[in-house]
Amino acid sequence: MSSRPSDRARIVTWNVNSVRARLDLVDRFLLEHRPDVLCLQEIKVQTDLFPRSWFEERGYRHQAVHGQRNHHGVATVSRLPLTEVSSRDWCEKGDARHVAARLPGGVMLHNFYVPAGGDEPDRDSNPRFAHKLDFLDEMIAWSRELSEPSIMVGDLNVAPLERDVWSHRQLLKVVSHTPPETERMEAMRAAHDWVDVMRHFVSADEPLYSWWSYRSKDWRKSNRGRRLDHVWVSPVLQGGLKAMQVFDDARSWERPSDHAPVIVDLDLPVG
DNA sequence: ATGGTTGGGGGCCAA
Repeated sequence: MSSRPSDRARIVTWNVNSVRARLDLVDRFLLEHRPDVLCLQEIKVQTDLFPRSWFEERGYRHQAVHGQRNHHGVATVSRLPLTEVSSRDWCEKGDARHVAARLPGGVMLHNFYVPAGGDEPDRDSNPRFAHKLDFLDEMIAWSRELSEPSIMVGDLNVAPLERDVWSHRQLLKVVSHTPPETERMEAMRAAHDWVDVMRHFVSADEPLYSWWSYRSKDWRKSNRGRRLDHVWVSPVLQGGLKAMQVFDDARSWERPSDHAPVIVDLDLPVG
């Protein structure tokens, strides 16, 4: 473990698929990688049952939690101060799918969990898919209005590029890689000129995944992955990007999440 | 074409 300058931050996004079921894995991850900020999705716990003191004991005493019973839920826990914590009700569904907080230096950090969209990629017959497309449309409009330096992370449940899935052709009609979804991702990216941080470090020619289904016997051998998790930054932050890693070892830990943590090191503006 | 697995919450649904 090496020390980093004070303006260098390590930010991680990880869909943990239930934070309470995954505390041992989170513990191991925090010890091995020492993120400054950990953005979790699918915490699957209501806000007042989030394990706040557990994270405080490990140094993550700044917390922005937006949870609900059963499903969804996001939480950002940090060793750096978080101010102006807020969340927005996307699509007026009352779902806990977003939480925002301001980092030292003034950058806003947005943590998202976009609807998965169900199985059938048809908005007329599948209300879950319609909800997903509407949610992405709201994010496009939001990105267009965004003026301040921002970091957006989370499980966006879309693999936008051809090499973000194990087979572009075979997944064109599979929810997460259909044209209505991937076109919206590109429209969203263009609306703020977002920098796709993972692809800043790994060429679009190279396969790059962050999720592997539970339903494959040997996920690493078959490697039928998808890049559903993302880190995007405002153009002004691009020069500060230092490193990125999909920590897929965590996918092989005991009782894993089906998503791997995405680790990004970057220099934040000095406040 | 199908089934494969997981977590939450209570006896299936969402992913």
